[in-house]
Amino acid sequence: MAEKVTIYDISKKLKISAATVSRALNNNPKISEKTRELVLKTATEMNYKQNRLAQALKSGRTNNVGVIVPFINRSFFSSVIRGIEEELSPHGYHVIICQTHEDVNNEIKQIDTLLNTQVDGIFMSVAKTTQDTTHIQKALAENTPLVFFDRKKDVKGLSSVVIDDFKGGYLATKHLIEQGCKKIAHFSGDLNVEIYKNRRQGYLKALKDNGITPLKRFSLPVNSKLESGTSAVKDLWKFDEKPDAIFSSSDYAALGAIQELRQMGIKIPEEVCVVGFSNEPFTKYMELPITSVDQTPFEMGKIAAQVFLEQIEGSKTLTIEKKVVLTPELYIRDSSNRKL
Amino acid sequence: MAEKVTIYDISKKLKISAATVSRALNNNPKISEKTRELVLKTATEMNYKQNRLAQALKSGRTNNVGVIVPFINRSFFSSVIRGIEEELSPHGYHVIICQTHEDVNNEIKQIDTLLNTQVDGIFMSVAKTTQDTTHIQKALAENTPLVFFDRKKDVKGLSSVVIDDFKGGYLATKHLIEQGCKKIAHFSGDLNVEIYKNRRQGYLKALKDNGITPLKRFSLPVNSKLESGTSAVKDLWKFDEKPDAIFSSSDYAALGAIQELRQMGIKIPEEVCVVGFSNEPFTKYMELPITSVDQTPFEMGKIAAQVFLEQIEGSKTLTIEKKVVLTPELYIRDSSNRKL
DNA sequence: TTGTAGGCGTTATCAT
DNA sequence: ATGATAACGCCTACAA
Repeated sequence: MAEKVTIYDISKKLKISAATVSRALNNNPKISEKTRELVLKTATEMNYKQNRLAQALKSGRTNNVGVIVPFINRSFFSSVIRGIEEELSPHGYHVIICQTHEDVNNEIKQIDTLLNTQVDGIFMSVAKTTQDTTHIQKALAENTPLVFFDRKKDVKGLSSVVIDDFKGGYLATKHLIEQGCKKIAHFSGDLNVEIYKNRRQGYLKALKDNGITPLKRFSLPVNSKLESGTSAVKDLWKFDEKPDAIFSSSDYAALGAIQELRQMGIKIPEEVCVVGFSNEPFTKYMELPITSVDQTPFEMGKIAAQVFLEQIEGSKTLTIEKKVVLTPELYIRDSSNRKL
Repeated sequence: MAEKVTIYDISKKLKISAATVSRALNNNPKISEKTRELVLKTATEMNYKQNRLAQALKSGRTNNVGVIVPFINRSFFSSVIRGIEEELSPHGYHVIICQTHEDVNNEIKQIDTLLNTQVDGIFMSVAKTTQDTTHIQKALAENTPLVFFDRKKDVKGLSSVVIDDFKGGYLATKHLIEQGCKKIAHFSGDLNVEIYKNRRQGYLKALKDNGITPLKRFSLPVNSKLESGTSAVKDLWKFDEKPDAIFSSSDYAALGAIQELRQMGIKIPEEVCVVGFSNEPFTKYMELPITSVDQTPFEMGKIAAQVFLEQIEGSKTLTIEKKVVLTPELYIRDSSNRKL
């Protein structure tokens, strides 16, 4: 095992003090050009590597950030993380990932251990079950920047980067109306979760703006599973008055719906148009590609990272609370494209 | 901002030495039960949190591990990472992620910064372009356990967890033969990459074992893009003698092939059976679900983590070089299931 | 059982 | 411009 070489080793070899070596290494102006170059040269010669731990202990900055998500292997989250990583890594930050499994208790633990490990910042998408925010306020109390993305909570002093879910819902619904659909059903997620509530609001507004009275029966909750989409369709089609379109807050439920509709011999998009949400990778690969609302996760991650950087580099005294809202993008595909 | 409370604060309050506090906190046996409890109690009262940085500086262990992958938002990699995280987080480790973008130069940098930041271990899937392994040996030189997963290099002293790609190729091909296919084409990836080479070997062996002479023309390289699958099909179908099956080393190329075959009016699986590799999420969602070889990424991550833990906890002197080979699983779906 | 003291590697302050 | 020293917070011989 190669022995670690410290600034003391360099200082001994050069017969100068460790302080001088440190200065040379840190581009401190108070040092002669000659010694600086000498130090730098011998440092590389001796294969010196700065001990970031010691540095961190001294400075209180680790150059690590934490990202807390429900599950890291969801397409959306892993793309956000990628965005964060690619924006931050040039600045020398490392990204630590944590999963909550949609459980607040884990969320609490993760925040605790991240703060404990002295991360310079935290990015998070809250768990669906999260209501209370005292654990989140801890970050604030310790002066650690925390940036929400996608699923946020309103906590004074904390920034967030989200998409305009209302607009997403609006766009999707408006598109369906433009395809000639008049009886548009909506699969909403858990309405206690802000994003799902907003998507639904957008849906309702689009209907209203176009003089369509929403049928209560046409709005029903699903989870992000195929089966919940198929059963929702079964429920809807029990009645005489059938929908001529479905706007689903979940791509998975949308796919389940499509499978069930086909099963029933219903033509898509001729008889029923379907639009999903999230632009999951599979939507574009289907034989009948599914129209979906893209949440620009990669962008979202990059921007969240930028917000963090501003916060870090900006004057510490002034607490910045930045709320970024990205515009979602509708990808129109065959499941709803009647090519009028 | 809440002031950090240290063991000194506790020691002052309790009028005992910091050393005693430290011992109490660390379950050191050399301490009376009374003082231990007292310390523990006041510690929580004062909301004491161990400074892991100081601890790390002292002990040389950070409780961080690094994971290096080409891209973290690939379904396969993010699932492996999830496995690693879930296995390691109960042991108090944090997972730092790094991306190489399939570029060796990034790989070199990442290993450097990870070692520099004193991670306790490194997990990695090498970039496709990686040939030389000197940067990897650095980890060995610094005595930092490094575990390869999926894409490995043969470096003495380093462990790896991979799937049996040969077997994967064999299974897929054998299955096609069992479906009655005799003229089986193969889409291979870059044959300089071990895993693709092995899959192809498995394919060839299965043919041989069943008395089928492989046609050289039937084996052609693709990348992991849809288009490369469609163009490969175009190339194959230029000749009079058409394949009756395709085993693709990439699910994406398999999908491209399927799209092209359908375009040409060829029935799947009746006329041509198709099998992919990786079990990408979309394969099971298709209207014509695609048969594919699953690489058990989640398992792979968990086991890689276990190998690391053994290494860390095992006696330091004995270098363990563990090679784990997981068995891939064939998911038979409609694209190749003739339901004989 | 408890306390003292030194050190992990770095940087910042104060002298020189 | 450079050197000595203390400090970041913790742990661990060694001493008591």
